[in-house]
Amino acid sequence: MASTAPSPARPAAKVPAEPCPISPVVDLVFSRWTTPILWLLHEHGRQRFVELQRRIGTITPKVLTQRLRQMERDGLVVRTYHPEVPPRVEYEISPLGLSLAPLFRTLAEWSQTHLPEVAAARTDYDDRGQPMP
Amino acid sequence: MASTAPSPARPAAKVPAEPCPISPVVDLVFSRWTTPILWLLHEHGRQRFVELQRRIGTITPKVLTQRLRQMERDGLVVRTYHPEVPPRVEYEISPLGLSLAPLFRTLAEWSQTHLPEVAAARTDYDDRGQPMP
DNA sequence: CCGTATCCTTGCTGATACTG
DNA sequence: CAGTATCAGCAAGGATACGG
Repeated sequence: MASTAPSPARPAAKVPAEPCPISPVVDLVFSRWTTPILWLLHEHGRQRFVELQRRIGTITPKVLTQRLRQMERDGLVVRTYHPEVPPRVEYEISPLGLSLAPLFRTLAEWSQTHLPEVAAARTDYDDRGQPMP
Repeated sequence: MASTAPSPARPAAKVPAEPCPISPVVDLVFSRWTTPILWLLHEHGRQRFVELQRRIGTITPKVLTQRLRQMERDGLVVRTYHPEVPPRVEYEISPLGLSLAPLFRTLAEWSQTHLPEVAAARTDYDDRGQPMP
């Protein structure tokens, strides 16, 4: 990885060999804002830049552009430019992006099943005080 | 999330409602260093602080401590302190952390299947030049 | 409407040193 | 050994403002 092209995904912090075989996918799919964007595109279908911005609610146009560009380059979304006045640009999920659906479903299922355990573990940990010197 | 306790996982950037139902899990499982740590604990079993540090290779003790503390609080790993001289501390995956295994497997499968498409999409995008004004 | 340009702040990182 | 403390450096993210 880290070819000659402008690939600002994340420098991976120069991991030596491959301590974790899923790191590439994690950087690809779970970078900041990618899951909300993919989710919204999946829920509401093809939509415009401002719709995405408004639905996410807390993202700035700069960052949204960055993320969408990267996701377009990675083949997860498709950008369509309509040369009109005013200009119109629409984004939609690509087939490749759609292939992540089962993964997201697994994630949602785990969430449903085990997130309460996480909450319990947290209160448990907090009640127990310092973890030992 | 973001309760009263010291849980600086990520402030989630104050997302309004719930633009993406899997965001909590993403913050939990795919924060920086968590997947390498979980992977190493899964591969090599229970091990000590320095072993983890050496195997990851590029992490400082400070950050490793931060990450391990948070994962312990979230119930993903278990920390065992042996009061000896020299002191010995061992970390291992908890059952909750182990319940992530199928998720990781799904991730690895997707990686195997679709990562080449990502690479292709990237070269394609880079060859095609500017994305249109 | 769809972005880009500019600044600013945050948080990770890195190096070093120091306890128990 | 297993951390904690401190400080400097950098890059990503956020806020604001402006242009095509």
